[in-house]
This record gives sequence, structure tokens and C-alpha cells, in this order.
Amino acid sequence: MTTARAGRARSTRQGVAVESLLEASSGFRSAQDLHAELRRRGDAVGLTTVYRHLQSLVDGGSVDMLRTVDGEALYRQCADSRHHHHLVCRRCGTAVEVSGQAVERWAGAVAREHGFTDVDHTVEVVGTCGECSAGPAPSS
Amino acid sequence: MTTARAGRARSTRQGVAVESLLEASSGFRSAQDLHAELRRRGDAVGLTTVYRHLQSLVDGGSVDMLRTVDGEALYRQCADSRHHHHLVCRRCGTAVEVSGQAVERWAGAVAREHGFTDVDHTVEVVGTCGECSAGPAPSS
DNA sequence: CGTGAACTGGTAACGGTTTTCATCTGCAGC
DNA sequence: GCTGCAGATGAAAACCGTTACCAGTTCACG
Repeated sequence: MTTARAGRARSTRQGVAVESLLEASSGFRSAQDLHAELRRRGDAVGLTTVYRHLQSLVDGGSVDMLRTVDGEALYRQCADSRHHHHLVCRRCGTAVEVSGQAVERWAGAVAREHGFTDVDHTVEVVGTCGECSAGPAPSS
Repeated sequence: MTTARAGRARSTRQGVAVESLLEASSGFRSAQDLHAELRRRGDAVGLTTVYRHLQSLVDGGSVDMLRTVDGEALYRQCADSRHHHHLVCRRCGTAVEVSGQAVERWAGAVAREHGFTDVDHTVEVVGTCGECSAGPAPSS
């Protein structure tokens, strides 16, 4: 264990499948959703394995995870690995990465004001994107 | 349905128990937690019933609900029924209600900038409160 | 009191996620 | 090319919070 995690990533068909599908997706997607689409594409990956890869990608910081109101976990590969938040379309799920010094400052200030330290925060903005509000029909 | 739902709220021992325990709690608590404490106090309320009351309190807007990272639902009775956010202690769970025009404005601006409409947002700030950072022992 | 609608709560069902464990497979090293 | 094996896989079972079911209880009102 002195030597970090030894041979960390053995390249496998499954790992590549999950990562590339995630990369090709523009919005947040659930594990089951990814699992289903992979199967549909004829490149099936066990559900357990999908979860395993998502988990390590999240741990590694290359994928962001958030929870829906009803507790389901959604994943998304983000271009920017620095701290950022999301603007998500409630209709089509498309997400845009946004950053805002304003919020960061506000969070820090509010926390300090109440004697809180070691502050962290979760901020997600949901709305209806231009495309979706243009064509009200849930398409597909 | 002209006459709203008739005698909507019949005051029951269980309902009072849940509401008052919630009222006496300063932080977010899980349904199971509330259920356990009520039982401990000798004022047991069925788990199903606890969930039912929490549900309607949330619907009625007098209680706020949020999800932990691992998908568990937490509830809290808030003094202010207007829009607000929370500053939660990651150690003891105590929560402070905070409001910030800054965030609201930021969210609106960011959304507009990307063509999103009908915007909503979730913002939670977590940190360690003064008391907890003073006495590092997780007490009780 | 009597009646019925609202409420209660034990138990079963649910759905997403994690664990288990027997099997398989990259990837050295020969 | 083979071989050995640590790491990877995945079907099935376990978990766990939450919800549905439904028979039994309670309360308001006549």
C-alpha cells in the first residue's frame, strides 16, 4: 500500500464502454439508464460493473454525481475538473457547467457569519433550456 | 371537491408527537431517527405513520426536506416559510436558515445567460459549527 | 350511543444500490 | 505463444430507506 494503488486501471471492454458512453452524453444519467443503453447497443455491461466504474470515476473526480429528489443517483462526466456547479434542464436533462464566484463568496460569508468553518456547499440550478421551452412537446 | 378535503386534519396523539418532536429539534433528522426517538420516549408512533405525517407536513410547506449524499431523506421544521436555504453542521446536524439575494440573483443571471427559463435551484451549505469545531469529540 | 370517514401501524412489496463469490481476463513474465 | 494470477466481471442475494396494502382503531357528528 505504500505504492499507491498498484496497477490501478486495467483497460477492459466494460470500462471503456461506460466511460465513452458517459463522454458522449450531455446530461446527467442514472446507472440503470447507462446500463440499459449499453445493453441496447449490444455492448452490455453488468449493472454491478456499471456501478463500480461510476463509483471509481466519481472518486477520481472525473465524474460528478448528484441525487434526484427521489433519491436516485445521476452521473455526468464534466469537462472542467475544477469546482463548478450545474445548470440542468428539467425536461431533457442537458447540463451546462457554470461557475460563480458570487455563490462561493456568499457561501463563505454566510458560514463565517454564523461561526461555521471548513465549509462546503452543493448548488444546482434547474430550469427549462431554450430548446425545450421552444418545442414544448417532450419530443422523442 | 368543492368543499376542500373535509375535516382534513384530525388531531391525533401521533400527529402531535411527530410535530412537536420536529419542533424541538434544531437540525435535520431522518424519519427513522424520529421514529426511534419517539419510541425511546415511550410515545411510539408507527414508522408508516411517521412517514405519512412528514409527507403531509412537507406538502403543506411547514417542513423542509433534503437528501443526504447517500439518498436518505432528512426533515426539518423551518421557522421561515419563505424561500430560504440552509447552513448545516456536518457534525451535529444543527441547521441555520439563511437567505441570500446574492445567490438568487446569481442563479437567475446564469440561467438567463444560457437561455434557461422557469428557474429553480437547490443550495445547501455544510460546514462545522462553532460548538463542534471547539469540542472535536462527536459527543453523544 | 351508532356510524362512517379518517387515521394507524404491522407487514409485504418496491426500487435503487451494494455485497458476495465463483468465474473470467488483461497483462506480465517466461 | 503459453501460463499464472491479481484484478475485473456479473448473476444473484442481501440491504435499506421508503411506499403500498389493508384490517383494525379512533374520533367527530348526528
